[in-house]
Amino acid sequence: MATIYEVATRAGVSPATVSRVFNGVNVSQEKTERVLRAASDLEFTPNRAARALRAQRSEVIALIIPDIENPFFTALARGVGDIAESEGYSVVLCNTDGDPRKEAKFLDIAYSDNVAGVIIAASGDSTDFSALVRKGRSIVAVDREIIGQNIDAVLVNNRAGGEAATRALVDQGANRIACITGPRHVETAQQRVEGWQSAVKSLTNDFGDVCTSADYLRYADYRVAGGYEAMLGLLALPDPPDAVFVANNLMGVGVLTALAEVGKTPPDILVSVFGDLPFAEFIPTAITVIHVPARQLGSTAAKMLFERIHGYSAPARTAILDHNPRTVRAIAANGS
Amino acid sequence: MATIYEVATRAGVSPATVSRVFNGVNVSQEKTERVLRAASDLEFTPNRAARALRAQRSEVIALIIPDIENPFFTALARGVGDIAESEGYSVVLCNTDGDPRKEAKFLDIAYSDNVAGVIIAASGDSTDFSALVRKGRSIVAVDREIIGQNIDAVLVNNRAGGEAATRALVDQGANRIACITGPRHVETAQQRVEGWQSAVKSLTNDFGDVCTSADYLRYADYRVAGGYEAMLGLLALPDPPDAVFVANNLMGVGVLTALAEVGKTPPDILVSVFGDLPFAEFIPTAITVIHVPARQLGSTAAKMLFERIHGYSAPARTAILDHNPRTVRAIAANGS
DNA sequence: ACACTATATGAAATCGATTTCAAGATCAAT
DNA sequence: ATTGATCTTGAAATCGATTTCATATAGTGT
Repeated sequence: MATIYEVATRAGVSPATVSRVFNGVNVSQEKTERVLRAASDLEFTPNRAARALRAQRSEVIALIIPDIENPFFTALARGVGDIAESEGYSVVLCNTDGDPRKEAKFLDIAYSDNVAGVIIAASGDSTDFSALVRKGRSIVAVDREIIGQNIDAVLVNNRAGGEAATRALVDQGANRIACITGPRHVETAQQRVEGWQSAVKSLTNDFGDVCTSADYLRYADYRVAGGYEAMLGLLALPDPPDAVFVANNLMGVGVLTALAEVGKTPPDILVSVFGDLPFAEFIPTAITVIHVPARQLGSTAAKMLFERIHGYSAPARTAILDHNPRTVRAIAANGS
Repeated sequence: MATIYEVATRAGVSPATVSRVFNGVNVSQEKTERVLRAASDLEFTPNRAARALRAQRSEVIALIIPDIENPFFTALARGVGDIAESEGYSVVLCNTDGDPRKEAKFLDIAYSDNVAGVIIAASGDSTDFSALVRKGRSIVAVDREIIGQNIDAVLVNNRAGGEAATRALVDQGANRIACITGPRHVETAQQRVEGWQSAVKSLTNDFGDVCTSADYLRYADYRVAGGYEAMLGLLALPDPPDAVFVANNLMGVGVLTALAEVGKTPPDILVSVFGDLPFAEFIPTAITVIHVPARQLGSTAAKMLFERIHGYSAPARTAILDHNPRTVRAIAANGS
């Protein structure tokens, strides 16, 4: 309620001096104290709208993600939040549902809201950041790269992860390895497929050719239902696979559900998943999981963003975080 | 980049007229068209900071929750987001970790940021909303009530849900029913306990007395680890329970994990949980789950908030949503 | 003592919208 | 033709901070 003018009057100084006190500029000891007392008496909080307007910058960063219900992105959001908090910034979380229109709308809002920076897991590659860039705003892409716009990125090594996940299946004796990946237009989906392809080609038997048949590669939607449907589709093939590499966590859930329903849980069919399964305590059988450091992805992106906000200027950098394969074993009562 | 002044110049009108066009006030057909063309030529977007400053209100609502990694709250956030989007508002998601200090900080930000309204799942009852209220901001409490401050609330019937969950255990033949609930100072935790107590008292045998012993009621933290520890504690009792009512979803995960580890999964010990288990597809055995309509909780709260924002004024209302008991059965390969 | 720099302060301009106020234009009714 | 009501419009004030600019004061070196 109280404005800087009221504080100034009460402290017997000018508004400019009050502003200086709150922004760490040279003010005499004595007036500083008077201002602080007056401010605390009046419960003064600087109006952020006014500050954002005049300073052309607010202490807010926008985090734009495609799916807030995916634990991967909430973990990422925590990583961002941790760093933002330590910098005294707040985070606006925007959920796009993977819809480029909503994404564009949020970027528009970010622009007209004078946010200090944007961290975005882009849903496509068509998004235009030039307006924000022209305004001098910092942007960091996370999880999904933005090509050709000179934008910092923090990524996981999808290709290597996909290859490691597939190789784990090979090591367990799988011959006919299918792949369920995300939407065609999402680059992470393609990169994980490349990893799978590379591992499959190295199969020493001629099953490698079988795997590369179009039937064995399924594009789905990175969601539970998509993984479920895709798995049922694979099972219905005349020559069903004996293993499947699933390119994200939610589809992993769908796949395991489908397998459980038809009674062909691992190790009847071997499964490896790119990305941590939520609440993996309940996975009834042994599968391979490629651990993705989601929270670290977020904190790294936030750190890079704040470097930019604090003035670091140099051509765009790309940080690639390592995955971390590990096997989840059954702990449930079925004793496997 | 473009301001309202540049648009005005290009269209040959005053800035006031441009503003009127964008706010649906009477402007002649002809000038409206000129303004719209100029605005689109210049890619004009109104500066939200300026608008928030002058109008003392921004098209943003703040959603304050204790744990963004809890699927209950992300579902709730979606519900809020759905409604906000249809109203053309954006949502700032604030994660407090259940820390009242962070909560106060976010409320401060909400205040000084001129947000249109706040939806909050409060972490305690000590929070002070008077400053926001004085400023005429709308507030809706969700999931957790705010007492004595005349604030709208959207709640679930915790007592009835707790009672139904416990009664389900009784119906399955349980005699010695323990309860694991949330933090003492959280009202939902207490209410669910009351439901349990009420159901337990109705036990026709004298085991009812056993249940009400202090040993059988555990206060934990509403998180996975807390449920896990509490369950191990119960199992270590000289007279361990034959059933347990768990007061939230995440602790349900912890409890089932603990049970799986010691090999006493349901129906060795019967379990009922208040709140949907995330990715329940994998729950290896039959348990009772009290379904909580989290998304609907969010959308209802948002609707009530927008009614207030649009001018509805009347004493605070409280909406109580019904739970919905259902049993989750095993679909996993263990064949139970 | 003098010139010169560094520090402290306030008055006023500024950010970009909305909104009040007053005036001009239009139109209907008498 | 006159009055009055309604609709359009622009000039200027306003929201509450930051920032520029000019001035006053203190401090330093010779």
